[in-house]
Amino acid sequence: MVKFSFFPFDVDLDIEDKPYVLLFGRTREGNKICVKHEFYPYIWVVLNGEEGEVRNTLENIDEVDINNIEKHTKILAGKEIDVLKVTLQTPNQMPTLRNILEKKGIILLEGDILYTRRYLIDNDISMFREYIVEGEETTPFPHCRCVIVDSIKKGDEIYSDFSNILAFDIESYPDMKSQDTPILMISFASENYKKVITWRDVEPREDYIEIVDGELGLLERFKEIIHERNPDIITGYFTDGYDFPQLQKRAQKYKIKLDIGVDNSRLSFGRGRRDEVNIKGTLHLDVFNLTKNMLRQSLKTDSLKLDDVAKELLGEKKHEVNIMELGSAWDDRDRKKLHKYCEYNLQDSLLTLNLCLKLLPSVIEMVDIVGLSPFDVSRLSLSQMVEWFLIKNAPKHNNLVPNKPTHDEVKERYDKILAGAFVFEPHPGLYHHIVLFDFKSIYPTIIASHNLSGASLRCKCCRDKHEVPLEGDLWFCQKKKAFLPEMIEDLIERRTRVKEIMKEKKTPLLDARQQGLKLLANSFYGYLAFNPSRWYSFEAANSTTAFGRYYIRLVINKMTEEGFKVIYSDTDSIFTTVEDEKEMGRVKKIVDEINSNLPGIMELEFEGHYPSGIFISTKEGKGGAKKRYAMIDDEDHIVIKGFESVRRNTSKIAREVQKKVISIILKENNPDKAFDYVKKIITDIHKNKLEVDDFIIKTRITKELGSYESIGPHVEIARRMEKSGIKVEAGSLIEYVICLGKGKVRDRAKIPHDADVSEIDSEYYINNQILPSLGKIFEVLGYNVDDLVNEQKQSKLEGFF
DNA sequence: TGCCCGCGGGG
DNA sequence: GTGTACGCGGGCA
Repeated sequence: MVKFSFFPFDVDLDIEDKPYVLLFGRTREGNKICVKHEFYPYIWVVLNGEEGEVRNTLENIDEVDINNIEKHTKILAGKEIDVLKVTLQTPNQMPTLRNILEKKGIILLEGDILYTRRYLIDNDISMFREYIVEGEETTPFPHCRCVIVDSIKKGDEIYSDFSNILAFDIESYPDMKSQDTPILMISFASENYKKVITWRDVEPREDYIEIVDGELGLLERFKEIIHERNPDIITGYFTDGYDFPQLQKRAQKYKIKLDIGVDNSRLSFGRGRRDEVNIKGTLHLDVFNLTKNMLRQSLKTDSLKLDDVAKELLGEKKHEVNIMELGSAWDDRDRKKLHKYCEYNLQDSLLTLNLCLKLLPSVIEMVDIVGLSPFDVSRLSLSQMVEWFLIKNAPKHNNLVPNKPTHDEVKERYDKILAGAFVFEPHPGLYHHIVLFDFKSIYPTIIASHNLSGASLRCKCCRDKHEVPLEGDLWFCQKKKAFLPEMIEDLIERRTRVKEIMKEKKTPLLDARQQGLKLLANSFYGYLAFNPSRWYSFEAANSTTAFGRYYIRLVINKMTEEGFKVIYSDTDSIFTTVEDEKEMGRVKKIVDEINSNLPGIMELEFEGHYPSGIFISTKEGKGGAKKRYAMIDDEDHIVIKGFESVRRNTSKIAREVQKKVISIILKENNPDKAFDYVKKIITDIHKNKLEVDDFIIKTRITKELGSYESIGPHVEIARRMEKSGIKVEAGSLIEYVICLGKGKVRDRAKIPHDADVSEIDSEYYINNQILPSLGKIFEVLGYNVDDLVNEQKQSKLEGFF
């Protein structure tokens, strides 16, 4: 018998004579360990008819080994029901059991909750917390000990030694035409460790640089380093989608295995379209996922490129090198240039490591709140986090988890149109001295205080108590809190308690906790209205926005009464202008007054002051208006929201013009100049003053050329390339320009190399690439967009004469 | 109009 | 491994 304390960071399963859940973690002494815990999966069977009959049916199923059948009374959708808990001998018989029972028309519940997730919830295991284990040592894995659990108890500590995190980043031979080019270098960064391995000589050859023998040597050394360091956490940026898949491809080429699991198992890739890479016994966190899922709405930047995210969160940048030129430096064996790329490569790992360290407290807290492994939590969307938070808490409230809606049910839900938030936009335009307020957590507080949920809808006890500011026969129970609103209330209360503690002592972990609690609470409305939700309720979601519109109107009216000009308002935010900065004090006072009159925990928060900003009309779309504005803050940063994010399949010229226009308007405060700039660009385009390069559009081929049902310009070009003997694989990035001529866009697409500037279809680029993002901006500023177009006709003539 | 398809993040 | 992304916009059919 051994006794020790450890911090689990990942979970897996292993079916031997018995089914085991594996908890991978680090002991207090600093060794990696695998803790094996026996666990049996189960499912709930709804008792519609005679109990004995159902038991009889179950007992006569030969295909699976049922361990136990137990009767329970539970709550589903606010009502008590009788169910049988059916426990199986092994998780891999579950699909069989489900199939058999579904065919017999028996209703099952919680049959799709994964085995390891079920274990974590039922045993109340929070990864990254301390557990004290007593058990028996058993056959170890090649790279860590194994202990079979006798007893497991929660300790007081939290995982806090971050020296075992290893970040890495690869650089491949850059080539647009192929996704399958050699990996040239790999960098690693950990506390007190940095390394770059590559297979060409560099100068100066610093200590951290190691030259290996060819790409195969690089891959072998990569594996070696992983096993040597045996990290708790491997991290990188977009490693799910790029680095690991790329490593895998290259390894296949050399017919070697990427066997970096603690049991020397290979990487496992998520099936289907979803990219996720799992390493047995090591937690793989992709910082890109973390940013996308947990941080996106709190970031100023719309772009999630490593460079942009690092700038905002760390105040650090990537090294400025042109990555496309790595290819020629490599071919030329330019040792000094290659050294620059080594430094660049290392910097990416360092940035990623620092981002990971910065975000880890949020992961640690989210894992505790939601009850899943960090691997899952980091890859889950917010609505899934809400769902798992509810699933984790359902048993504590004797609630059963509702089944996912069927495909048809989801489809039906799409037909119901939710009334959106209140949007106030009297005058789009350019404004100065903008003050922004946010209604903090307006939806969660509404859902909690008005008890909005499917289970509390139209109860028998509160008929005729119509609180909802909506037409129709709609009410929610006012006597008994339903499960979902109770959970939101719980989150809000927990956050208040954390903030109380933080007044005494502020730590990164506590701050991450209150942020996580807020994030989750704020995602409940989206969850209620999300069609595939288990706890979906059209009525509850619709009532939430109804109350929201009611409260935000209250504030707008108050501001207007006080003589301020509300220029824009959407959902939970209010933009007003002030004469000058001296008026700020008065604004804040009024906000305080509003706050003192708001019910309960509702709160209006001061978000910031912006010297100038431009607001665009948003009336087009049917599903409700969206935020579209660009503002400049006191530190001269441009904040852009809701403009089409600039994508790869936009030409360089369209990208440049949009950026430049926003900058001239906000930084130089000179719309005239911006307008003239665009006019000049349009003239230049007509006069063929630009280069073909400026017009290139890039689109990726993602499958076999023959399997396209719809032939877009990129497919057309790719087919032409094939005909002329150039092989085009899935993954190729096709470059093309749209030229003058007859027919569809695709008929007029040309390979940039074969096109002359004079052939470029100016109209296409102006109307489809440049104007869509700019037209609205100028419209709003009172410029006549037709002038841009008229000007072009003139200059076209000038071009002729 | 509906549907197919690529984008994002990486090099 | 009890499963398998997501919401949007452009262009074709």
